[in-house]
This record gives sequence, structure tokens and C-alpha cells, in this order.
Amino acid sequence: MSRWKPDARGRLEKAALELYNHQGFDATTVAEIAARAGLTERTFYRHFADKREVLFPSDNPLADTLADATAAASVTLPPLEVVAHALTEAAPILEERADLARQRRAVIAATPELQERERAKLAALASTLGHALRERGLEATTAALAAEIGIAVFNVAYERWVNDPDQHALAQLIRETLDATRHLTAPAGHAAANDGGSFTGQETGA
Amino acid sequence: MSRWKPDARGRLEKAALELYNHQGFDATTVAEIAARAGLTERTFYRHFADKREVLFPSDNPLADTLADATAAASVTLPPLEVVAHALTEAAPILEERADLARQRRAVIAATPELQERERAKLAALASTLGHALRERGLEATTAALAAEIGIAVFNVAYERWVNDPDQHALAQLIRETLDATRHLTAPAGHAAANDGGSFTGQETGA
DNA sequence: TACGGTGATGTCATAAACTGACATCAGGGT
DNA sequence: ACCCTGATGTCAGTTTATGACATCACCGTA
Repeated sequence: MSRWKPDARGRLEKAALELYNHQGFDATTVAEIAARAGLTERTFYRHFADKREVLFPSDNPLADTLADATAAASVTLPPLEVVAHALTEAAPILEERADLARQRRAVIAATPELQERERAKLAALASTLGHALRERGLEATTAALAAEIGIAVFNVAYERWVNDPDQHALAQLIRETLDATRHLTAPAGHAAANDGGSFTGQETGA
Repeated sequence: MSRWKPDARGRLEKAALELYNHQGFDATTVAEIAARAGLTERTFYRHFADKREVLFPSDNPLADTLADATAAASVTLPPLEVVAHALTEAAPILEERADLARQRRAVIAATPELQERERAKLAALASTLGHALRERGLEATTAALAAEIGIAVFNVAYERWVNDPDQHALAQLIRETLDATRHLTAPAGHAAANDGGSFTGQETGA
């Protein structure tokens, strides 16, 4: 018999998600979470920096995947294509846990404090991405811009996917959203006129 | 004689900025801030929701300006031009207080908690902008995307401006950054002429 | 086998962040 | 004169977060 039940961290994550879902983030105390996991408040804080962090698992390989895919992309690819490639590579990581993602999203959507943390995580991703782009030789401002736009695209696509997870693959939504970006930035009638493809087609129209 | 010295809120903001600058955000306690402003901790919390909020003044007319400028823009303008217009309209608001902006930035740059809040404020701006774009008849996803990109552009431009405020006007930096966005999405050289600008070479996944 | 080190957890104490309830009291209107 | 309002103070309490120290199964090694 081992001294402690296994996977304390996992139990805390599970307990937290359940309690946040059931009674709300604010109405849940860290002591409650710990108790439900059969642990102590102090132990909670040994595993997570604060009450929010428990919803943002650190074993998330997203950042690494983005960085690696960015570094690995063909040198001739234009910046935004590199970003698109990286995001597409990272998409399956999220799709694996679609149900969990929706549960987390429900809690986050109901709690400003958690939205704040989520945005911070996205910003960190943008920073990682920007760093990886600079390593490829991109000028700093361009890299930052491409990274920010990439994350914006990801954010919009992810939101669509989470709201409607059975309709489209995340990777496809990312691609569509990126195409929409191109239409937004070059809507002058010529440029991207002939691509057609799998685009959603919501031009400003009227 | 009035019972209290005037502008309690302003005094709290000033005291907080000074203390955060001098001894760091974490090492500063709310009681300290209040004392320096000649007030009480309890009163601090009557003016600001929390310790971070004191750096993000609520009288900030940025959101309103963005919304108004978006609504007022010509109906024929493509989405991103509307956003560019709105951002350009809002720029002077920030440029008026350049020195204050730099002080705030120094503190924020040194404090993850404050960066988190800053991102949240930007996200709120994006949300406002997206709403205003939808009011113009834009489809929801397109509006969200244009808003997010606009805020990304603003964020990069603002960062450049704050770092080097005497070189360029903020409005000009916004313009330049937006142009950079266009170049990113429609890479130079073949200028989107031969591949329709929607070339996505990353089918390599298979 | 005995024994000492390691590491995850518990216990305790405490600062600091917030919040609700109630008290105070100048000033402004009636 | 009177009451009412509204900004502030006082106080007590909960919750978050962290440092210091104790515990004790497990593991390797003599």
C-alpha cells in the first residue's frame, strides 16, 4: 500500500472542475476542492499557483507543439502560413479532449476572473509563437504581429469549434478563419478573388 | 470647509502609481495606498474593485470613442478600414497623457498580474468593437475576427509607441502596423496576383 | 536487516485581499 | 429647524496565499 492515493494533482483538477461547474467559481473555496480530493488546502497550493490555475493544466503541450511546428516549417513559407501550419499541427491536441474542453469553457464563460486567465494564456502562446518566428529570422515587429494575428485567428476558430464541436474539425475552422482574415485585409475585389475553396463566404456583401 | 478633501479617487490613483513604481506591486499593500491618499482601505475598495483596477481608470473614453467612430464610419468602407478609422480616432486620447502612459507601462511590464488585467481590458475593447461592427450589419464571425485583428494591431502599435514615443505619432504607427498586416496576409513579390492570396501550402500533414 | 535520505503531504501561524453591517456627520434641500 | 443623502470610517469576518516545521511510507545501501 502506498502512503497516498495516486494522482493528487488530477484529483484536484477533477474536484475543482466539478465544484466550479456545480456551484460556481466564486462560491467554491480552495478548502472545499482539497477536501473533495481528499487533500489539504496547503497541498492544493503546492500543485497550483492559485485558485484559477487549476483549470489550465500545465502539462498542456500546446506551446511546445506551436514552437516546434514553427521551427520545423519550410523556410520559404510566408509568416502567416507558418503560423497556420503551427496552429493546424496543434489543433488535434485540443480535439482529443473535446468534452473536457466544453466543460471548462462553460465555467470560464461564467467567470470573468477565469476569462482573464484564459486571455493571459493566449497571450503567452502569442509570445511563444512570436519568439519562434524571430528565431526563423523574422523582424521583431513583424513576428509579434504575425503571432498576435495567429492567436486571434485561433481564438475565433476555437470559439466557433467549442460552440459547435460536431460540425467541423478545429483544423478546418482555423483554415476558414484564416481565409476570412485574408479577405478582410484584401477585400479590394481583385487580390484573393479566385480562391473559392471551402470558404464560408460571409462577405460584407450588401 | 467641506468635510473631505476633493478627488479621493484621483488621490488613490496617484498614490497607487507612485507606490507601485517605487516598491513594486506585490510589495505594496492596499492599506498603504489608502494611507498615502489620506483615506482608509475600505474606501479604496469603494472606488476600485481590486488592487489592480486602480491602474485602469474607468473614465477611460476609449471604448466609447471606438464604438462611436465605428458606427459613424462610411457604410461602404470595408471592415478593417472601419477598424483602422476607429483606432485612429481613439489614438489622440492616449497621446494626450504620454508620460502617464509610460509610467503605467513600467509598472505593468514588471507585474504579470497587471499584464493579465491589461489583456483583459484589451479583450473588452475587442468585444466592444465587435459589437459595434455587428451593429453595422457584419456577420458575427467576421466582426469578431476584424475586432480581434484590430486590437492585435493596436496592441503592437501601442507597444512600439510607448517604447519610443517621440519618434512617431500613434496614429501613424497604427497605420504602418495595419499595412504590415496586409503584407503579411498577401505576401509581397507576386502580390497575390498568381495564387489568389489564399494559397495554403500546409497540406503536408498527410 | 537496519538505517538514513527523499519527497509528498499535513499542521500551524500569519499577512494581505476583499466584503458586509453599521456608525458618523457635513451639506443641501424643504 | 429638520431630515435625507452620500462619502467616509470602524469593525468583524471569510478567503486567498505563503513560510516554517513535522510526519512517515518508500527506496537504496551498508
